[in-house]
This record gives sequence, structure tokens and C-alpha cells, in this order.
Amino acid sequence: MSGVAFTPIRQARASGEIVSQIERAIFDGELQTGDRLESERELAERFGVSRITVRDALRVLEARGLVHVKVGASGGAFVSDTNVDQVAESISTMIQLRRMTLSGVAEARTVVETATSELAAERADAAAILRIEQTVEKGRSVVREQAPHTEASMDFHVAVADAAKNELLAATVAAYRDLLVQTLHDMRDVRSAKTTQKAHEEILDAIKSHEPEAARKLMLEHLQDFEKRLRRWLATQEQAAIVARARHRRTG
Amino acid sequence: MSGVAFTPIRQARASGEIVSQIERAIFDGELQTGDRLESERELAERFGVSRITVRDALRVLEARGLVHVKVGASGGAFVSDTNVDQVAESISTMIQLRRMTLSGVAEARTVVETATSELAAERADAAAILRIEQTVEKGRSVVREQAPHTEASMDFHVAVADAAKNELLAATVAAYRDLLVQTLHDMRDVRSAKTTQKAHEEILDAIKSHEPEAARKLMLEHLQDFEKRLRRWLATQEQAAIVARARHRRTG
DNA sequence: AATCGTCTGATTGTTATACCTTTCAGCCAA
DNA sequence: TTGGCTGAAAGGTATAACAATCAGACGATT
Repeated sequence: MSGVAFTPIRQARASGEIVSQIERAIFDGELQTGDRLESERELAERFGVSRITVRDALRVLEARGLVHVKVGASGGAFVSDTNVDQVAESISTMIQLRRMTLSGVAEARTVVETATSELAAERADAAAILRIEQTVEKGRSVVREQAPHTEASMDFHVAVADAAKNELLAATVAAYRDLLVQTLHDMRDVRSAKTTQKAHEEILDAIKSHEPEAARKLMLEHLQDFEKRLRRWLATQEQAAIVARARHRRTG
Repeated sequence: MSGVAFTPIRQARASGEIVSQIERAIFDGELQTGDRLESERELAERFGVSRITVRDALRVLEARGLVHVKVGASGGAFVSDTNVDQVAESISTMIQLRRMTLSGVAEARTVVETATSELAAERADAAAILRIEQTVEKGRSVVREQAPHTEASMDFHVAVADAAKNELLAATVAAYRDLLVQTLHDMRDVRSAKTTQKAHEEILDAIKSHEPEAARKLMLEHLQDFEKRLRRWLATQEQAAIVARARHRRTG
């Protein structure tokens, strides 16, 4: 009995049915990127439901990244083209819910980015290499000015992930990164900017000359170094937090 | 003038603000898995908005997999616990929009699982090794009976990912896997079951004797072989058929 | 000629109210 | 114990209306 393939009763919310129909139209290409759906009132009439029900459906489609809604004259729901973000966002949500440790995220990042740099060295075309070069150049000027290096560094890693020509890995990298960005911003220091910049330049060279093994090795060292710095920094933060707690207990 | 850092006005929809607040409460742990939110009417009063606005927010949270809504007495919105599904779903959406390919997913899987097997060989404790052994044993008996090997194979990979002691990598593996499962189910063949089983046993040995390099190499070969089989199989299938089935699975 | 107000219609965002449907707990009877 | 009835709670849907926003047209001002 336990193995029988009974399926749950399909109790369609009306709005769910509408979501399915519109979703199907998008997947089948009947609705293409940029196309505008009818207005809420027209859709309500067409589906034979109230405007509320249509709105419920639109909210869901919007949350899935399939459409975006603009308000005002010539507003309405338009078929989106940026769904890649959706993957990154859902991974990011998952991480936040599981309350994973920062060093765990950093380790996973090392794993994935090591692989993407290897793939990038194999597959990067001229355009991709140009984009990486631009981020490296940006980083160089930033270091000269002793400005925060964080952003340029992030852009570099994004460009490398793009060069690997695997959207899922790129999205995964993006998701991991979002979670580290805040921390990175807090632990930035000028000394490490120089060594980071040097590592980026070496990795770029390896990708440019299409040496996967070298790219992999360099990225691995670079990110393991980052992991080390992160752990050290986390330790000092913990110390600070403990001290603060102790003081709070004493004074409060 | 052109460089001045004016930022766009952040025009929050009221419903968007509600989404943020509830999301924050969930991320911060104020609301835990299984907790019930107040009823729509109560939330409306608490936020000082109408019930419709609250509903809009709940639809978004539902679509993001953060809550699920039950109807009826003692119904309401409950904090969900299954978020890995959400990642799989968003990847599935991207595949259907042709922004990603199954072989791309398989490649990403190879990357992540190769790393987890290496880590597993470094970190697996007695309990973790026991769990892997059990899945291998199950696979062995399945092969003897010439029964479908898919499920046992999946369990093996899950056990290995757990042994790596990195929750994020394990969750990532799980999300990638969900997408390949249905495909695997269709392309299963008895011949490959034997070689798969052999590969699993070799990987288990490497993990048991704590040889990271060996584990990595074996897993890489194993999954690259899978990728090869998948590509061959995809060539014989029509992409359209896959899309159709995936849709049927979701809506049915 | 270019810019600025202003008006107008279209469209989403939000509110208010009402009613329907589903679900469940509790009670009661067979 | 089982089955059924019932009322209350809660989400699902409908209707009507107003508010906020936006694009475009039109004309006045500089």
C-alpha cells in the first residue's frame, strides 16, 4: 500500500490556475520578454474572476521573476528577462534560513570559484577576457588611490564566473558572494588590498593564456588566504563581542 | 553633475514593506519553522493596512517558500522548512526559459560533488562512514536483484555530501540533484548500474581510508562519466519532451 | 526653440465591506 | 468507537471606490 502512486487532490486556487496559464504562455514563447500583459481589469474579465484574484496571481509571477509590474499610464505586467537573479536569491535565502556559518560559506565559495576559474581558463572568449581585464585595471587604480578595494574585487570574481560559461555556477557564485559582501566590507584593510590585487592579476594572466591548472591553483591559494583572514577576523570579532557582553553585564 | 551619487527614490509598496519585515523576523529567528503567523485580519490591523495588502505580502512570501498558507479553522500562514525545493524550482524555471541546460546543471554538480568527496575523505567520522556504507550495501543488493538503482545511488551521494561537514555544500548538492533525479529516472539502464555501483564502492574505500586525492579523482571520473551518458541520452531525446514532463510534474 | 506647468486618461496600489468555502474542534447520538 | 451535526475561525473571492503614479498632449513662459 505504501508504494502506491496516489497523488494529492488538486485543489486549485483560482489564482494558482491563472499563474499556471500565464507561466505556460511564457514558457511556450507565446509571451516573450518585454511583452505586456493585459491590464488587471482586462485579465480579470478574460479569466472570469475578480481583480483581486488576478493580483494574487501577478504577485506570485512577480516573486518568481517571470514578470515585473509597472504602475501608471502604460503600466502593467511585463515579461521579465532577468531570471538568473532568481536562482541566486533563492540560494541566498536558503543560506540565511539555515544560519550557516560564514566560514562555511567561505569554504563553499572556495570550492565553486576554484572550479569556475579553471573552466574560465578553458572557455573564456575575447569579450569575457576583456571584461575581466577591465575589473583588474579598475582594481589597480583603486589600490593606487588607497580606496576601498572590496567592490572592484567582487567585480573581478563575477567576471571570472561569467567567463566560465555556466550560468548555474555563476548564479551560485553570486549567491555566496552576496552573503560575504557585508562582512568583507567590515574587514577590509589596506594591506591586504595589495596582495589581493596581485593575485587577481596572476589569475587573469593564467586565464588569458588558457592555463586551467594554473588558474585553478592560483584561485585556490587566493581564496584559501581569504578564508584564513576571515577566520582570524571572526576570532577577533568574537573576542570583541565577548568583551562587550562582559562589560554590559558589569555596567547593566 | 553627471557623476553625483544621487540614488533612485525607494518607493516601497506597502506590501513589500510587510514582506521585508516578516522575512527579517524569519531570518532572525524570531519566527521559527512551524510557527503560525497571526490571521490575515489580525496582521492587517497590526500593520495598519487592509487585508488585501497583507494577502499580497503573503503571496510573495509563499512564492519564496518562506511560508505556506492553510485554509480553514486553525489555518493561517505557517513558517515553512523546505527551502531546498525553492532552489530547485528556480533552476527548473531557468531551464525552461532556455537560459540554462541540463548538461550545465550536471557540470555544476560534478564541480560541487567532486569537492565534497574530497572534504568527506578528510572529515568523515565513524557515523558518517557508516551511513555511506549502508547506502552502498543497499545499492549492492539492488544491483543483484536487477532493480532500479537510481534511488540508492542518490542516497549514496547525499551521504557523501553530509560527510563533508559543510551544510551549504550539502544543500547545494541537494538542490542540483533534485533536477537531475527525474532525468535519471528516465535514462536508467541496467548496464550502467553495475559500473555505478563499482564506482561508489571505490569512492567509499577512499573516504574510509581518508585519501582525499583519491576520493576526488574517483568522484570526478564517476560524474564525468555520468555527464557523458547524460549528453548522449539528451541527444536522443527531444528537449521539448523534457520540458513538457517537467511542467506536467509541477502543475500535476 | 526649449523648457516648464498643467490637464487628462490609463493603470496599478490600497481600502472597505460583504459573502462564500474550507477546515476543525467539540458535542451528541447510535 | 464511530459517525454525523454544528458553529466558529480562517482563508478565498467579489464589488466598488479612492489614491498614487505615469505618459502624453497642450499650451504658456522664457
